[in-house]
Formats: sequence, C-alpha cells, structure tokens
Amino acid sequence: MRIKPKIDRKRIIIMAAADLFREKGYNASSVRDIAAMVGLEPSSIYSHIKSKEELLAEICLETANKFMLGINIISKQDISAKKMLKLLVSLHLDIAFENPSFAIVYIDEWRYLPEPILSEFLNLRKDYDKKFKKILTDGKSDGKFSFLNSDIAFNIIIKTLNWSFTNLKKFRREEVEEELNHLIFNGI
Amino acid sequence: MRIKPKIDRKRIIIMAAADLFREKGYNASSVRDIAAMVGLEPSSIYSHIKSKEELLAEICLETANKFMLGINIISKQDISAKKMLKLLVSLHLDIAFENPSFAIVYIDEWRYLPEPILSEFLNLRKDYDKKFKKILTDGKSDGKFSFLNSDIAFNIIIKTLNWSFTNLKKFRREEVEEELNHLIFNGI
DNA sequence: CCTACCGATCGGTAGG
DNA sequence: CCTACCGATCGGTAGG
Repeated sequence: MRIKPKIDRKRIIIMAAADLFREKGYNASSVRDIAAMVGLEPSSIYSHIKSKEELLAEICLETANKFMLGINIISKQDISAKKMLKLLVSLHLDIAFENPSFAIVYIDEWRYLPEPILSEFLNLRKDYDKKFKKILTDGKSDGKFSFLNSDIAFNIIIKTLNWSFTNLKKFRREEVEEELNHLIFNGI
Repeated sequence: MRIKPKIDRKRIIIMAAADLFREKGYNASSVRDIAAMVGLEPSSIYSHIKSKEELLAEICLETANKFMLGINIISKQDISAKKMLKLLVSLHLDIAFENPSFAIVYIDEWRYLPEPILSEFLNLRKDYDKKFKKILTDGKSDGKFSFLNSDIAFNIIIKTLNWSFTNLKKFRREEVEEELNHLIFNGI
C-alpha cells in the first residue's frame, strides 16, 4: 500500500515548474508546458495542484522560509557582526547552490504572486531585511563596518549576494564565496 | 505644417510601454494597456509601431547603446583602471537615474526579445562585458585591484552596479554613488 | 489521469 | 485613428 503518492508527484511538478519559470519566466510558462515536462495531459496537472499560481507560491515561500530559518539561527549566535555577515554570505550561497531554479524564481518572479500570498511573502522579506540590516548597523556601532547609509549599503549588499544566480553553474561554490567575502570585506 | 509628428507619438508610446513593462513585466503587459495609457484604441497603436516586441527592442537597444557609448569613451582615456572603474560607476548611475524605467526593463526584460534582435542585443552586451573585464584585469596587473577570479569579480560588480534600480527613487544620486564607491573600493 | 471543452484574453489585421 | 473582428493560446472545469 502506497502512502500519499500525490506528495511526490506534486513535488516533481513543482520542481519542473521551477525549471521552466526560471528559463522562460512565470508568465511565459504555460501549464501545458509543465504538464508535458512531467508526462501528463494538461488537465491532469490539476489533480495534483490547485492552480499555476500555487506552483509559484510554493517555490517562493519555501525559499523565503529557508532564508528566514537561516538568518534566525545566525542572529541568535553570540558572535561579531562581521562573522554574522560572513555566515549570511554562506547562507545565500547554500540556498542558491542547493536549488538554483528555486533561488532564481524567488529572486525574479515573486512579483507575480497573487494576493494574499504576495503580502505574506513581502512580510517574510521585510522581516528578513530588518534582521539583515540590524547586523549591518550593529557592525557599524562597533566600529567594524564603515559604510555610510545603512539602507543603501543593505540594498547594495543584498543585491551583491543575490548576484547573477543565473551564471552560478559556471563557477565552483568555494571560489564564489571567497570572492564575495573578499569584495564585501576588503573591496576590489 | 507639422514635420514627422509620428516620431513624437511613437516616443510617447515607447515611454509608456517602458513604465508598464517595468511595473508588470513584459509578458503581463498588454498592448491594450499601453494603448489606454496614451489614450488610443488598442488597434491604433499599430499606426505607430510594428509590434509589441518592437517596443521592447527599442527600449533594450537604446539602453545598451548608451552603455556602449559610455564605456568606449571611458576606455579611450589615459587614466588608471581605478579611475575608469569610478567612471563606470558613474555611467551606470547616469543611465539609471536618467530613465529608471528603461534601465529596469533593460536589466529584467531583455530575455523576451525576439530573434534576431536578441542576438544583436547579446553581442552588444558581450562587447560591453569584455571591455569592462579588461579594465578589471588591467587594474589587477598594475597591482591596484586584488580580486581573485576576474570572471566572478566582474559578475559580482556588474550586479552590484545594477543593484535594485527598483528602489532608486528612494535615494539621492550622490548618496548612492558615494556608497557604491566606498563598498567597491574599500569594502564594508 | 484522460477526453472534451469553455470563456477570457491576447497580439494583430482589414477596411475605412 | 477608429470599428469590427480573427485565430491562437491561455488557465481551468466537467465528467468519467
């Protein structure tokens, strides 16, 4: 007797959707395409999912929750802001290399989330950003960081960390991490 | 007698399209929406443009050409790599602040360009990237830059420069430029 | 999980 | 620049 086989099928569909959304963008990806990728007729997809939007929601929220989980663990530790930032670099790379398609869709396609999921997603992001910024401002208070405006610096650094996940496969993870740490902490 | 009034109308349509593409993404933006923005019936748009794709092409190629023009001027000067990189920071901010919608569409929506325009666009980008990378490697040869891998460093820095053009309006240009220069040259 | 199908919306054209 | 309209494609449902 198989237990909840639908769970596995659904996961396969979500992963196929992530690959497609990444490649063509959410709006240019059709349910028919996703169905073909997993060997189903278009309408059969709906035995496993409620809607195309649900697929995007699962991808974006799962990834957002990974970031939240990670930053919560990092924030709680009794270490310097500099070490925390180093762990954040590592966290972003963990998530990006673990599942590149999810990471790219999370970065590039979240805006197509329907309400009320969009609000839920944005709240997670706002929470993440706040915790990230606190690490930066703590580091500045301690005299370890010397950026000028914490909002601008935060925006630049978060963008840097989410750098072209697109080209990720071309490089080894350790190389990327070394380079990011070098640039963030010492500059070019 | 009015001379070539269509040029102005077309420009207005392109700018409206850029605003819409930026806000909703290319695929989620309909010709009907663009027409409504400029006060025309949907079909009347086609008296001014050939297709929706043409609008995207104009936005992306015009912006790509601005970048090419800028880097060609910068590369020709007899100055250090560090000064060149500083001018590149300035170039990216010039283009971003001059027309944020064009800049964002250029960054986020270019992949929806149809062939053969996509290839033309990618060739411009490849040329730009090559010139940008040369400045970085020159700076390293001179011992002024200390990054590790020029491909990775280039990707990170270009991403940093194109940082959330999305939030640009929240900050003053000089502040952003100061912060970028600080982070790129000295680190956090 | 499939066959059959639907209403909505899309980019674009014909003809004036 | 408009009215009228078209074929294609979309997300999704009915019913088995």
